[in-house]
Amino acid sequence: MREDEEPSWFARWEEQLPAPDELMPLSQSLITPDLAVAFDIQTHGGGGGGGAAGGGVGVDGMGGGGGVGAAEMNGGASSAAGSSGGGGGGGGDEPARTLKRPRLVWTPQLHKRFVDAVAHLGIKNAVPKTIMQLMSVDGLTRENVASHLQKYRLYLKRMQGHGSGGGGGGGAGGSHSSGSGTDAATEHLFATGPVPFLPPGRGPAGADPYPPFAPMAAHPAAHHHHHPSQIGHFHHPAARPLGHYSSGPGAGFDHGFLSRAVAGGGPPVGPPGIHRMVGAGAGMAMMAPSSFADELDLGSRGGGGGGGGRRELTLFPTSGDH
DNA sequence: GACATAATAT
DNA sequence: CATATTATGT
Repeated sequence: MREDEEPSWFARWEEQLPAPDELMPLSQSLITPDLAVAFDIQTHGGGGGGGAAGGGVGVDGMGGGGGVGAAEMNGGASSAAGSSGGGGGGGGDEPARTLKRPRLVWTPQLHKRFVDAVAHLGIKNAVPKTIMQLMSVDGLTRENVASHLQKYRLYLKRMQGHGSGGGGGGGAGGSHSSGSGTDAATEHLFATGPVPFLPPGRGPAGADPYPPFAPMAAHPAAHHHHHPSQIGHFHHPAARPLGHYSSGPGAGFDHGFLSRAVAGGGPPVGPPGIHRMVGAGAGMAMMAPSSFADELDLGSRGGGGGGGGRRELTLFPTSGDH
C-alpha cells in the first residue's frame, strides 16, 4: 500500500538542508507593526520586487511551484495594518497603536530552536523562562514558549508511552513509530526534531544524565495520511509565513530584529543572554554558538484530517527588548 | 462541522 | 510553572 516510501525528509532536514535559496540572516518574515504603520506598508505578497529577498523559499522539492499567494487573513483583529489602508493618505484615523500580537506561528525553525534549547537545557531546567531566554528569539514570550512547551511535552509523553522513543541515542535510526504510529500532528512538527532525551522508560535508577547536547536523531515516523507526494510540505492551501516586506521610504533601515540570536563573535547588543542558569543544571555550559546555526524552513503541518493547518504571521516587533 | 494550533485562564 | 480551557482558523 505504500506505493512510495517516504524518504525521511526530516532525516536529512537536519543539516543536509542545502538551503538553496537565500538564507535570511535569521529574521524570518518579520514586520514590525509599528513599522508597517509608520510606513503605511501593507503586507502584500505580490510585489515583488524586490526587496525582499524573494519570498520564494523553496525547500527541496518544490521548486517553484509554490507560488504562495501570501494569504493574509487577519484573524480577528490581529493586524493593525489593515485598516489604514488605503487611504493613502489620509487618514490615519485608527491609531494603530493598539498592536495586538497576531498569533505566533511556530515554524520549524522556531521549533528547532525550541527543541534544541530544551535539549540543551535538559528537562530539569527546561522551563519556559529558561527556554525562552536560551532561544534568544526576540519577540518570543514566555507564554508562547509555555504553550508550545506543553504541546511538546505531550508529544513526548505520547511517544514514550508507546515505547518508541525515538531516538534517543544517536543511533536510533530505525525506530519507526510504525504500526500504531504515533498519530498526532505533533509528530509532524515535533518529530522533526531531535529528541532531547529519552524519558525514564526504563532505568529509573535515578539516571538522569541527560546528555548535555542533543543527540541528533531523526524520527522516522512519517505517515501522512495525505498523499506523500512531495515531502509533504504544504498539503493544504496555506502559505507559509515567510515573506519579506520591502521597506518603503526608509530604505535605509535594516531589520535589527533577530539580531542577537547567537553570534559567534560578540553580540553588539547586550545580549540578554543567558543570564543565569539554574544551579541544578550544573556542569552544563552553554551550547556552542553554532548549535543553533542550523535552521531551515519547512512548510506547514497538516492538519490532520480535516483541518489543521493554519497560517498566520510570524514574528513580532523586536521593539525594545524583553 | 471537525480538527488543530496557539492564546489565555486557572 | 503546569495544566486546563477557551479562542481562532483552516
